[in-house]
Amino acid sequence: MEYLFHPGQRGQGMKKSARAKAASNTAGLAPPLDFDALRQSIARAQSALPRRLTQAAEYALAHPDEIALGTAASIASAAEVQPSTLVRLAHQLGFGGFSEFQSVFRDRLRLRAATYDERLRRIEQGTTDGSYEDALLNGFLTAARQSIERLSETIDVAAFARCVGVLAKAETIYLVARRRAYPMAAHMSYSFGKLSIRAVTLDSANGIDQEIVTMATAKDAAIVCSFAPYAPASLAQAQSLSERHVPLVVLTDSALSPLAAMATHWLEVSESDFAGFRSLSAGMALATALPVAVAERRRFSFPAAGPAAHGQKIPATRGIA
Amino acid sequence: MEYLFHPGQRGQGMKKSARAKAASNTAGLAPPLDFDALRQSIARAQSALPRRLTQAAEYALAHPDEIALGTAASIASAAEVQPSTLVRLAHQLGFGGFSEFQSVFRDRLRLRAATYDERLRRIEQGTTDGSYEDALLNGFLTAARQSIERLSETIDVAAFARCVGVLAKAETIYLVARRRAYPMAAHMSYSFGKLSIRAVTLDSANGIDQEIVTMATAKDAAIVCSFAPYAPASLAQAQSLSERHVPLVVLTDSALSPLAAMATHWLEVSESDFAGFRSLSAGMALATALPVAVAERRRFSFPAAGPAAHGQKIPATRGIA
DNA sequence: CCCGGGATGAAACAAATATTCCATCCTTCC
DNA sequence: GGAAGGATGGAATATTTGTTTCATCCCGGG
Repeated sequence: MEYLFHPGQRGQGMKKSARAKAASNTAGLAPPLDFDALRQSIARAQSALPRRLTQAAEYALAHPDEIALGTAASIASAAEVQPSTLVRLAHQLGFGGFSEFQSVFRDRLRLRAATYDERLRRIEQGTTDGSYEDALLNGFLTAARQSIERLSETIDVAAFARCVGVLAKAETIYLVARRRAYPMAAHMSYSFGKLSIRAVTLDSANGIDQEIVTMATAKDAAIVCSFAPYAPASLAQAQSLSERHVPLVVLTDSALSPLAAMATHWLEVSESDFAGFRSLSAGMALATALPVAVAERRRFSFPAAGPAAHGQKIPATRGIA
Repeated sequence: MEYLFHPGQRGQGMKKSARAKAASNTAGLAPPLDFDALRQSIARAQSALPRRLTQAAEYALAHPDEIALGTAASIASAAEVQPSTLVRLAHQLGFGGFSEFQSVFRDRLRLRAATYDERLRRIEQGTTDGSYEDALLNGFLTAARQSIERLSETIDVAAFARCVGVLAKAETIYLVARRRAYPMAAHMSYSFGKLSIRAVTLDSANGIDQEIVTMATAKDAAIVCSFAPYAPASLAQAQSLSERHVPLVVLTDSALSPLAAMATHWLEVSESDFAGFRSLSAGMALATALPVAVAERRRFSFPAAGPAAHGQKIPATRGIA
């Protein structure tokens, strides 16, 4: 799980000086918990606020990212006030100090970078006061959501298109995946079959995989799925295929993967985890898209001329299963 | 003008200590200027990097937001390394210190937050003005998102808990799934194995499945995953198991499923589709959660008394793979 | 088996940063 | 117009945070 540790966060034991001051704020009330509450709080206090405090508050609302990432000194300079003014503003709004005030802006940045309905979810999620199973389920669903979200933000469409191009030209597609990644290969194998695309999964229990590998040529291609800790068997087969000049399309979890180095093209799929168990949802989404994309590419661009610009948005390849 | 002052930024006069160290990095080269360059830089250095440095680098690529917003100490703690290791990593990559390294992540966060609204709009509209592959990818990612969303809205936590209860009591868990649902069984099989829970997948190619079914008793349990059009083999096996009074936990797509009728307990997983191809992301999320939940239930509630309310939110069962 | 040499962890140290204090300035009410 | 109260700026101080140092550990070569 992530976001466990928020430095400068409210809720950690207040330091003595902060505690002393917290009681002395004008409102004498609890500080706003999120950005929206803070905005309202400022609007309400607005009229009763001294000149410089108003100036600082206006700057804060106008440049929230600066507050989140800057230091008291840098912000003060940009807002043309003194650092002490920022501290006073924080106290005035009910915070124990500037750092607490700042953490609201940092949380906001975090949540913005994440997504939207995820934010709602995360806020709601703090209140899964129900059963143990409830917490587990929510944890894994959140991990799945985050994974999908991250994939759609980080996926390099051009790289995906290149992978599709490589696979569309292949005579036979070899599928390599073990252990945790295996379901991805299983699903692609099924989809390729449905789409009448020749694909072979290297998962035989009879140890003949190595012999099958030696039948692959540069005219074929392979899809290798592997995540840390990378299954030795997958690495070895990828190595063999690479040495035989078989184009390699790799789906792996980071640029640090040993597979990224030997790949012709590779895609990053980094899954979130809950309680140490990683999601597979993003990988499965990719494993669903890839075969369809290959089938479409073959329909339109192969064996005819290059990457013709065809207007359709919906694949003609129609539903299976 | 804004963003004039970036604390800890490169480009401001280097402090003496930083200058001294900057020359001593292994590469002796200029530090990466943006996140992508940094990622590549890490990938390149990867093989020559010591163990802890690799560990820190992996954490950095996996949790970029944490690096941006955290402190050296908080990050070190989360990545399970020493703060000094982070400084060493920064030096190794050509930065003058941790702060310079961190500023790359902060800049990235700034940019991300800036373009966030635009991207979100694009995703929601589905107006991917780019290539055909872009449209496909977005379609499948949207389908995955919707599936997860729907599952988290409609899932009946009590029913899930009952399923977990049934499976926790089973001596052996039989896994039944074919075709499109097969990856779910494959994944659960893997997880159960990792968790030392006895599970048997009925997917043998040698036609002995039926004989295995006859070995199941009422003390065991089965998980059947099947979606329309329901694979005949799965239906038949579910029927056999049901007749032998083996408790049946069914994961299927609607109340109309023939499997819902014969199930002891069943869960609804209805996936969205794109271009007729249904997602599997929600099902995989459920398939990830189920084995962990069973393992946890066994740890706490079994063979002791019933569904005791235990307070823990985080499973003691720790990460696999 | 012993001996370097690099890697690692822990803690001391240095720099940066937030916070507080106080003298001064403005404002406003008598 | 003068005094009192709060607001302000600037500098001193306290705290946090990043960095360096050094003793120890681990691994590979002789």
